Amino acid sequence: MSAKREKILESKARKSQEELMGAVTLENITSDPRSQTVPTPSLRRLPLYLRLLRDYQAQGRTVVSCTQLASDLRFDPTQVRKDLALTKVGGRPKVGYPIAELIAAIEDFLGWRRTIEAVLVGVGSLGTALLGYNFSLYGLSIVGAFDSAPDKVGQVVHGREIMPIGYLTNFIRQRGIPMGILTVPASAAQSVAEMMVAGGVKAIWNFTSAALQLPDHVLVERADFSASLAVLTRALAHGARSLAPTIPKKEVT
Amino acid sequence: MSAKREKILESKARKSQEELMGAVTLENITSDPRSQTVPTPSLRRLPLYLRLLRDYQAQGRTVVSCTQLASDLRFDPTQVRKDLALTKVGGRPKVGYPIAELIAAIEDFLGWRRTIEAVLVGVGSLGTALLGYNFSLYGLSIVGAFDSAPDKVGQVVHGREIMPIGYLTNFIRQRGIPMGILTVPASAAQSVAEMMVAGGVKAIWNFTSAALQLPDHVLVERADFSASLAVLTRALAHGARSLAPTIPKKEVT
DNA sequence: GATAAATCGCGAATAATTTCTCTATTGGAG
DNA sequence: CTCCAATAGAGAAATTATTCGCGATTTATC
Ligand SMILES: NC(=O)c1ccc[n+]([C@@H]2O[C@H](COP(=O)([O-])OP(=O)(O)OC[C@H]3O[C@@H](n4cnc5c(N)ncnc54)[C@H](O)[C@@H]3O)[C@@H](O)[C@H]2O)c1
Ligand SMILES: NC(=O)c1ccc[n+]([C@@H]2O[C@H](COP(=O)([O-])OP(=O)(O)OC[C@H]3O[C@@H](n4cnc5c(N)ncnc54)[C@H](O)[C@@H]3O)[C@@H](O)[C@H]2O)c1
Repeated sequence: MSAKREKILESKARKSQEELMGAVTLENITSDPRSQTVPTPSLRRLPLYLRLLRDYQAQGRTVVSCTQLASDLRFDPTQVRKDLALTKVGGRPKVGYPIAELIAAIEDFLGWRRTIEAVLVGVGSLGTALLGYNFSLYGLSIVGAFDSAPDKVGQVVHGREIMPIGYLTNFIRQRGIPMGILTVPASAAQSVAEMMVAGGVKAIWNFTSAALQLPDHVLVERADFSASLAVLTRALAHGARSLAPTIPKKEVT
Repeated sequence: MSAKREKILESKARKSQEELMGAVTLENITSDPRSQTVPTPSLRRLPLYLRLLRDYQAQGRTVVSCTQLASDLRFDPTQVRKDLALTKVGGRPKVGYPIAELIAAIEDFLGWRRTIEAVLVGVGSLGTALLGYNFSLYGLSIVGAFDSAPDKVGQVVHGREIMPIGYLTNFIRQRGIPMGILTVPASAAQSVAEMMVAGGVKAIWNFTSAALQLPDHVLVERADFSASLAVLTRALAHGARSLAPTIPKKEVT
């Protein structure tokens, strides 16, 4: 049976990857006993709740039920309850959850109370947009911007002077920056990512379509436009026939 | 037992939402017999394979194995095989899959062979970046840009003249545009989305953080920065202690 | 041609996630 | 004070997604 060895081979390949995969992106980095394996889908939904909760709070409300949140997000109420349970904030029957507490708990859970510093590399269209965006509500602060184009270096974009790419690694190292944001062309992504890693970043937020090859201890998160686009286009192209008529039927609002 | 009625209530809430949820975003729109319920995670991974396949092709290769793809993406080889099976393109043992065929099949599967027209509303930082991006490889073409700011209207951005928001609904209706891209401030998102729906779009690509309330027949897909950020920040904030040292240990490359 | 190595493909097993069911609280109305 | 409706919470069940195990196929090599 030559099949025996084959299994071993593919299995080995799987094993070595295991530490980076799926929900695991989080778990293997997590040794903090508080953080039980958090379901990644739940983790990704938490910012949505947070956003809504802030709205409610701005409207002067102090409590909110799962039912309300679920209805606004078109989620299942039970799912909302499960997700919120992660924060350990308890709700009261017939009333709901205390909004202020929940906001604080979610922010804490996500690490958005304490600001994380990041550098951004590639001040093109997208990089410029991100530089202009205020991430303070998301616990993020972009403290340095880098580019390789000579005409960009020295320019001030949204209050930050663009530095030459050659300074990147040292800047990260000296300041102990934990995160790099990648908005260079895909072709430059790997080499820039390696510079970031050389400087010591622990995580990379990758807006390019490149599949980065980096050491396992670096967490790479794709901010992938194409994934969500795929869901849309697939539905439009293959399901359009059954979509509702152009003039929408009246719905409950 | 008053509980009885309660169950009925929450169940009803769930039922009415069922048609919009999770993987279902796709399925309930899909009546095409070809398209069996496609696992959403797989669907979202397909663009990644496509991207790599195009690279391989540019390098002159004609076939590629799951093992190779899996290794480049740090996925499980079996998962890659399952995902590619969606395309019905068969691979040959010991050789792999024909790259050209696979590319065509994935493009077709995603609906990226035939261009879908879209309008973009909100030509700010992000909107401008998107307008400048070439989505032709993604089967998308932004054919109109709108904004409400008087000083923006009439400007030409990336070859497109910005139109006043008042023209939006008619533009969509007259041209039969199926998709709207939302890059306005969150506070304006709901009202702009309603204009899009009034014009007859079938899908909305929502870059804002707003939770849109729209009729069920409109497919809304979030292009959510905060979700992926949540994964990163949570890991950095709560798992940093166990992350590798600043100076990365040597790894296989 | 026989043999070995790589890989596909399929069905089974496992794991993760979502949804359901039931019970217990809570606040308000009569 | 009692009843009712709304809701949280916890565990079970169902669903969905991933991973495994195995046999079959193909190519290269001896
Ligand atoms: N613009 C969008 O809307 C959009 C959408 C989806 C994905 N993306 C992705 O984001 C990335 C950036 O897109 P963009 O439209 O901003 O591109 P861009 O060309 O406008 O900007 C790229 C920037 O990176 C700089 N750069 C190039 N090589 C570099 C290097 N080696 N080191 C440092 N800087 C370097 C360039 O000088 C330029 O300023 C791309 O990978 C793109 O695929 C962009
Ligand atoms: N800039 C980013 O990097 C970034 C990142 C994540 C999310 N977003 C989201 O994308 C959206 C846009 O962000 P931005 O940074 O481009 O904002 P922006 O303020 O730069 O642009 C918003 C644009 O929308 C226009 N607008 C406002 N109200 C409008 C209306 N009713 N009708 C038509 N146009 C209207 C404004 O005139 C402006 O041009 C926001 O919801 C933001 O949360 C942006």
